[in-house]
Parts: sequence; C-alpha cells; structure tokens
Amino acid sequence: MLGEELYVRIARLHRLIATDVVAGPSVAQARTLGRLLADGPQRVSALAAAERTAQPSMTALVDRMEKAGWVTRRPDPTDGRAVTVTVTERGAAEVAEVRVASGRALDERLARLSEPDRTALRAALPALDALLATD
Amino acid sequence: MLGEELYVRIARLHRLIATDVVAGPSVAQARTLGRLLADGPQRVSALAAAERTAQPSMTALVDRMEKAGWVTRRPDPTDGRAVTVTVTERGAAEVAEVRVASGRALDERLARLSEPDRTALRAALPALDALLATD
DNA sequence: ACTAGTTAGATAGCGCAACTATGTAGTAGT
DNA sequence: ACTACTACATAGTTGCGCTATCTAACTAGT
Repeated sequence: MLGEELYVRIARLHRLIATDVVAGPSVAQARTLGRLLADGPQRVSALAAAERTAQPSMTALVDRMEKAGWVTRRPDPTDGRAVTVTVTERGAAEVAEVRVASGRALDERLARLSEPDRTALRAALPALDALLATD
Repeated sequence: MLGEELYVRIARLHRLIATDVVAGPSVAQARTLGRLLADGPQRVSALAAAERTAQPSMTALVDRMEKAGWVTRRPDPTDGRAVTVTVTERGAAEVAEVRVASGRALDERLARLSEPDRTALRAALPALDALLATD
C-alpha cells in the first residue's frame, strides 16, 4: 500500500529536516508562523484547529513565540474572550530566514540527486498539497 | 527553491501522520523498530547513529520500548560495554500493526486524491529514498 | 603489566511540543 | 437574570530531543 510506504519516509524526512534546523523557530513554530503569514492574524483556537493541535498546545506555542518576540497577542475588540495572534516584523523576518536556511540545507541534499529524482519530487508537490487538504 | 517547498510540506505531513496514530508505538518508536527489523539487532550507539539522534536520546527511547515489551537489551558477548537491542515477537507484531493502521489512515486520505496525484506520489518514492540516503 | 586514553552506555537535568482535565472570564439565549 | 456555551489560560503528565558528565570496559603505548 502506498500509505505505508509514505508513512515511513515522511517520518524519516521529518527527522532529517528537524536535525538540519540550527537556530530560530522550531519546526512547529515555523509551521505556525507560516500559517499566520499566509492567512493573516488569527485567534488561538483558529490556529489550533488549523494546525491540528489541542487549544492548550497552541496557547503554549504562542507563549514561546511571544516570548521570542515573533508574535503579539492582542485582545479582540469584538469579543472580550478572544485573543488575536499577529506576527511581528521580527517574526516575519525570522521565518523567512529559517525557511531559506532549512530550504538550503535540503537543497544541498537535493543537489546530490539525479535530475529525474528532482523532477519527480517537483511533480509530487501538488499531490502533497492535495493530501494535506484532505480534512 | 525546491527545498523550501518540500520543507513546509514534510513538516505538515508529519503532523498529519502523527495525529492519525491512535495507539501502540509512537512515530519515533516505529521508526526505530522498523530499523531494527530491517537491519537486525544492533547496539544502542549504532541505532542512535542510524536514527540521527544523540546516544542518550536513543537510550531513553530504548528504555520506553523495553518497558513496553517491544525490545530487549542483551549484553554483547564480545564487548562488555556494549548492549544489543533486539525486537521481541510482541514488538514485531506491534510495529506491523501500527504500520498497517497508519498506512490505512494515510490510504484513506490518498483514496480521496486523483489518480494522477497518486501516481505522482508513487513516482516520487525512489527520489525520497535517495534524499534519505544523502548522509 | 600498568598507566593513559578512548569508547559504550547510563544518568541527570534541561527545553519543546503534545495531551487531558479543569478553571475563569466573557458572550448569548431564554 | 440565569443558564449554557465559548475562548483562552493553567496545571500536570508524557514523549522526544539535547548537552554534560559518570562509570565500566576495552585498547594502546611504554
């Protein structure tokens, strides 16, 4: 089955990219910052749902990113319970940097592959997106 | 750059498969059990190197798997310092089960994709392996 | 053979990321 | 106004990673 084949490879690849991260936001933080940059400021609960985590997990994640100065919490003017998480300029710069750095680490590995292999990976990107969209 | 594109998707996919895991070995444990099944009993340090973790991390991972009854530690007869980690029958059964289960969860998602998307993913498997082999 | 250095693994102690259960406000419905 | 629900925070646990350090055992050099 394809699922079984993919499962192991994704697990190992994740380990690979997590190891290559040197500084700045962790993988989970980069994931969340990326989401915030793509979709704009959001509530904690909306972020948690988007990232498929429990709400307390997201609260903690936002805590750490706020402490690092990458996001800010702002009270929602229309709802006193809600909090809006926004990426700061420093956060945006940081995520751009870590993306380039992690991308470069991966690119160095990709450079050692054959051209057909790289083509196959490039061709699989839309399929990966479709897979991620299955909710 | 391709690396940047892949980076984010792998991170999200990992989150996806980790969320789908219901019981049994975690992703890290399944990864290590799979390695042990593929390459046979190994020392802790060999496992750590293969899984790209620090040796104390692997000691802890083996601790948890040993407690769960999935592996055993045995003294190496030729080297008094070394320990050989072996998968138990229960461990082998468990990893087969979790692979099928996780594979199935992914397969359910894959079933919702288009045939060309599935073909593209299947075609990318060798490239993923090549990427994993870049050490 | 003895000492010095190296290697294998375990331990201690840390941080991050996830979870469940629960608490505390604020909002909304009747 | 009371009740129910919702949004977030807090407490406490677990898993997985790390570095620094310890002990025991092996290896080499004299």
